[in-house]
Amino acid sequence: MKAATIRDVAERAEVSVASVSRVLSGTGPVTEATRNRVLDAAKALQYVPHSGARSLSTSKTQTIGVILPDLYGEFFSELIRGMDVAARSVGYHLIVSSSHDDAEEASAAIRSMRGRVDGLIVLSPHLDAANLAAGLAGRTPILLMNGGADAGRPSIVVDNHGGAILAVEHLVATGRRRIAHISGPAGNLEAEARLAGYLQAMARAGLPTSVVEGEFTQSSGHAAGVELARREVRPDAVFAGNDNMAVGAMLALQDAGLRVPEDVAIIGFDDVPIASLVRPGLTTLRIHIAETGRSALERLVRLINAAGEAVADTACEIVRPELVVRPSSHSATQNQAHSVLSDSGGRLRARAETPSLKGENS
Amino acid sequence: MKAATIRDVAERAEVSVASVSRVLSGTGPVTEATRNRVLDAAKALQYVPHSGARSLSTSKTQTIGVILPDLYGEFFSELIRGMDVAARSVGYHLIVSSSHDDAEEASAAIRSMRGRVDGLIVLSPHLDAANLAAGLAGRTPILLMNGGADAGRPSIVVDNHGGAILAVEHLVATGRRRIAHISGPAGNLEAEARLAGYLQAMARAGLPTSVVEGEFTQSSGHAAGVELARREVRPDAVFAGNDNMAVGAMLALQDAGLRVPEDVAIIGFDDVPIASLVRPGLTTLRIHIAETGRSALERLVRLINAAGEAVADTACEIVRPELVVRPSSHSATQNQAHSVLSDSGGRLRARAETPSLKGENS
DNA sequence: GTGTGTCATGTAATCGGTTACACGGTTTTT
DNA sequence: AAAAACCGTGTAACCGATTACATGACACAC
Repeated sequence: MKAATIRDVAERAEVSVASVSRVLSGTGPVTEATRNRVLDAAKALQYVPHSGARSLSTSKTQTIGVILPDLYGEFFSELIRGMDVAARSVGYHLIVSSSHDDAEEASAAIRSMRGRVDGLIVLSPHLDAANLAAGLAGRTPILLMNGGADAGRPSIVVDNHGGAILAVEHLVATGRRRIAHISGPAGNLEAEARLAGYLQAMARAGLPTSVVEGEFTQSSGHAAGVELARREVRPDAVFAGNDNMAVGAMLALQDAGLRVPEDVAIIGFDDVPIASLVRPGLTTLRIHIAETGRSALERLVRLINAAGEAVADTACEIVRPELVVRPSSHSATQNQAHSVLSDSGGRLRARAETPSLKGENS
Repeated sequence: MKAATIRDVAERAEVSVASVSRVLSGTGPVTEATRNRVLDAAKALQYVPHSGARSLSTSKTQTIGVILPDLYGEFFSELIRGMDVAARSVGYHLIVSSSHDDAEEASAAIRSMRGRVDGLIVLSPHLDAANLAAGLAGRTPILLMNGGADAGRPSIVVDNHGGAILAVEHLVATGRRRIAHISGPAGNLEAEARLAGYLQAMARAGLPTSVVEGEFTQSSGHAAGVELARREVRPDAVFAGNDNMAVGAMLALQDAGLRVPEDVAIIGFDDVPIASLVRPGLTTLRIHIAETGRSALERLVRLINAAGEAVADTACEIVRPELVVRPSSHSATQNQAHSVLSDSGGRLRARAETPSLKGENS
């Protein structure tokens, strides 16, 4: 028993396929009698329209492809979540394709999306990914979120450089001097921008720099933390390239017997959900991740709807991270009077944030 | 300029569309000369095959749909990650559709998948979701992961009932008596099975029960924790229906000045990544989430490939959670001699687990 | 020289929808 | 009463690929 097609329904209802289509998609005029006959027949045959076929004739798939790099973890899942919610609300589906470390794989993934999606969101923090994507996609609208501001093409980038500067300035302002950086992997544009910001801010403050390379994973952060703890001259602050690594480093430093933030302050980047759940709560640079995902998706949909018309939207939207201070960077020993306040403040913050999570959930 | 079709390529190469198709898909015999002409033409026109059209004629989409209740939280993102990795390795794409709380929405989502996917994985922990899914999908292979063992249909379920019993027994064995349960939402099969396991184990141990209803979210766990902390007779242990709520409850109890695990032990369910990152580390019931996702996807692909043939695979695979003891349930005050050992053990465990995360990530 | 087999290639049907256009029947306009 | 407008319905082309089958060329055997 094969699934029923529109022709089966037409036959049973004794009308033409055109009428069936008109009834089912609500386009065009039909009499009440015809409508009922079609509806009955469709129900009897358990007819479900074949979206693939529909896509072919309308050249609309109501689907958006998301090309992700290999990095999993909360950042991407939050982002996807934001996109998914937005997609649902405008009647789109999401097809995700991840684990594209090299340009080769990403290229193949983008190719295979043709005819499957109405638009693409590409997150490939690699150098040539942008051009590559553009070349491959042909006329498919693309929104880039690859970390490198690419003028002339719709994109959304995070101000990683500026965020890193905020981080360093915060640490310097709270009295830290030996500030180490755990960087993301070389070749990753986001990682490089954060590193550059760190270097610039440190230079401006006249402080010596110290960089350990990580890979944006929690375990690489842990390894970096182990190394930093072993050093002769131990840093009194660590700025990690993302929250994942910051958490890994924090655990390593704590395991080594160091107190956070008394002995060493830690600051991350992204503000993923766990940042507020670890103890001490992690100071970080907040990107409203899910919100950014939502906004990206909505923009792409606008791009799709405007296809061909105004090529107006070619701007590079910049997301500016905001510093969120939590106890991991707020030394209690430096000022005993503030100690209790600080700790209590941290607790209160954690409490205050929990309800806000609910808001993001719904 | 519209994107090139196979006919454009054929025209330019001065061959028929059949030959182009044969060259590009590697099926059928072609002379070297033809092959080159086609390849050149395809390159010149930047031709990329239209997967949608291909799907229509081959009736294979190389895509699998995943119907989720909600994308939020680490559980689902881990699951998706596992599925995505497996999908990639067998040449499939993943299309996700989430936030289907009621049967109505889930139904619409499943309908809209027809013609878009070769198979479906349905996670809808609601009562009638299974039948619904089966009815709607027609001939599309479906793998159910809806929490209710549905004989006669391929499915994977977690032994929630058994897991809950393990949790309670562990708490009882470590001297807890006033054990409260924070349940998941009513109507959710997983939540109900966990609750039932709790009730049964408590009854067997001759202990009084106490249940607070949550919603599987961290904030609902927090709220439940606040309520429990306010009680006249405070529980000395809390078994939360999942890790999300356990973490929320833990923060609430700590904010209320209670020590974990000395004053109150906490145990969760799922073993999501953050469970090992909060302090104290959360005792929980481990489901190898990503692994389960991988296995689910692989099984569905087998089902797809065997479609029509042997209807052999109709079994209900059961995943048995395993108890992972971390410091949140291991009271240090009860036995001072074990205190140091316990704490140190927790630390060591945390350290030992970090590298294992890397394995799961890659 | 005819018959037969092999092989590359082309023609056209097909997948399951949508939709432009044609058509015949009412109703309205003048 | 004829013309115009309108409306519901059906026919068939189309979206962009795959592929069964037909065709024609060529080689080899007899």
